[in-house]
Amino acid sequence: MEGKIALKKLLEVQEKAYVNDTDAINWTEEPSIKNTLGSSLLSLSLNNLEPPQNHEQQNLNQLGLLQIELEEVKKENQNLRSMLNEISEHYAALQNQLLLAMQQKKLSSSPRNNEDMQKDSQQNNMEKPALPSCRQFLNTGKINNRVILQEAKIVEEQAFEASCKKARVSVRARSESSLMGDGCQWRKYGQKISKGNPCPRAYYRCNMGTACPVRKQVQRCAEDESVVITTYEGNHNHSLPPAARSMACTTSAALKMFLSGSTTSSHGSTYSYSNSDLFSPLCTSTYYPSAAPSCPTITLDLTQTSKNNMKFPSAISSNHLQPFPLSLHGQPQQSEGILPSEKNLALVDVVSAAITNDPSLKAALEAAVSSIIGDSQKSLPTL
DNA sequence: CGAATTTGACCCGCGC
DNA sequence: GCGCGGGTCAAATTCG
Repeated sequence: MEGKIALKKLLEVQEKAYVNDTDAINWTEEPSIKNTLGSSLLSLSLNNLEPPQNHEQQNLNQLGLLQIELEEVKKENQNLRSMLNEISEHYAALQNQLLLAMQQKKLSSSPRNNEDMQKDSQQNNMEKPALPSCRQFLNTGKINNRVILQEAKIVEEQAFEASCKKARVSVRARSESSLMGDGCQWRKYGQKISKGNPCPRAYYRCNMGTACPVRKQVQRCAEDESVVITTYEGNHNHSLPPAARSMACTTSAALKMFLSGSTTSSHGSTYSYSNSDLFSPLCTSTYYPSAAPSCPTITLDLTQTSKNNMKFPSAISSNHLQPFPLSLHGQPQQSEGILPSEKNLALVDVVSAAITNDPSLKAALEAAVSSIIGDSQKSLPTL
C-alpha cells in the first residue's frame, strides 16, 4: 500500500514536471519522494513478520525496482517532451501554411476586379526597381508574408474570441459513467428530459473559479446509450489542472480549427469545413443539430475507435470539404480525398502519423483515455 | 450542518 | 399571439 503511494507520488511529480515543462527533476533530491519512499519502506519493514536479515534484502529489492521504474518513467518523460516539441513545431508550421492559404484565398476573392489588381501591380512595378535582385525579391516576399500572417492571425483571433462566446464543443465518448473525467469541478444546476431522447440532459457549471462562465451539458445518446455526449460552452477564467487542461486544449483547438474553417464554408444547417481530417482517423468532426441552432457546434466523436475496431476511417466523409487535405506526413497536398494507396497503409502508421500531425488529436485521445480509465487510475501518467 | 443534487417552476427564443 | 422546448433558477431534499 505504502509502496503504491510512493509510486503514485513519483508519477505525480513526473506529471508536474511534464506539464510545467520544467527541466528534468533531480529525482533523488526530491524531498517529497525521499520522505514517501522512506516511510513506505519503513512501513513495509514494520509490517513484515519475516526475520530481520530479510528486511534489508527486501528493502533493497524494493528500492531497486523503484529505481528501475523511476528510470523508465524518466526516459518516457523525455521522449514525450521531445515528441511534444516536435508536434508543436509541425503544428505551428501547418497553421502558418493554412493561414497563408486562407489569406491568399481571401485576396483572390476580394471584390476588386482583376483590372484593378493589374493596375496596382503595374503601379508597384513602376515604383519599384525594374529587376529586383533575387535576395530583394525573397526579402520582400518574406516581409509580405509576415505582414499577411500577422493580419490573418489578428483577424482570426478576433473572430475566434467573438465566436468562442457562443460556439460549443461536443465530445462523444463511450463511457459507463455519465460523467467524463475531464479534471474540472462541476456543479450540477439542472436536469431536463429533452425531446427525442429518453435520457435526461444534465446541466453543469464550472465550480473551480469564481464566476467561471464555462458550462457543460451531459446526455446519453438516444441511439446508443453507451455513448455519452458532453457539450462544453465558454472559456475558463482560471488556471486548470493538467487533466482539465488537456480537455480544454482539445476543445479550444477543435473550436479554433472549426471556426477558421466554418467562416469560409458554412452553409445552412450543415457545417462543412476544411479541417475535418485533422481529427481523423480517430475523431470525426460533424455538425449535430443542437438546441441552439444559432450556436456553431463542433463534435469530436471519440466513439469511432471502438465502433470500427480501429479500422481506417470511415470518418473521412465525402461530405466534408477538404481544400487542404493533409498527407500523413503533415505536408499540405492537393487531392480530392484519400488515395487508395493511403488506405493500404498499416494501421500503426496511420494512427502514429495522425497523432504526430495533430496535437489536438493527441489531447483528445488523452482526454478520452482518461475518461475511460476513470477516477480509479488517476495516478497514471498522462500520454 | 454545510455542500451537493434534485426537481418543479419560470423565462425566453423560435416557429407556426 | 400562442405553444413548444431548451435553459436556468431556487427551494427542497439528500448526502457525507
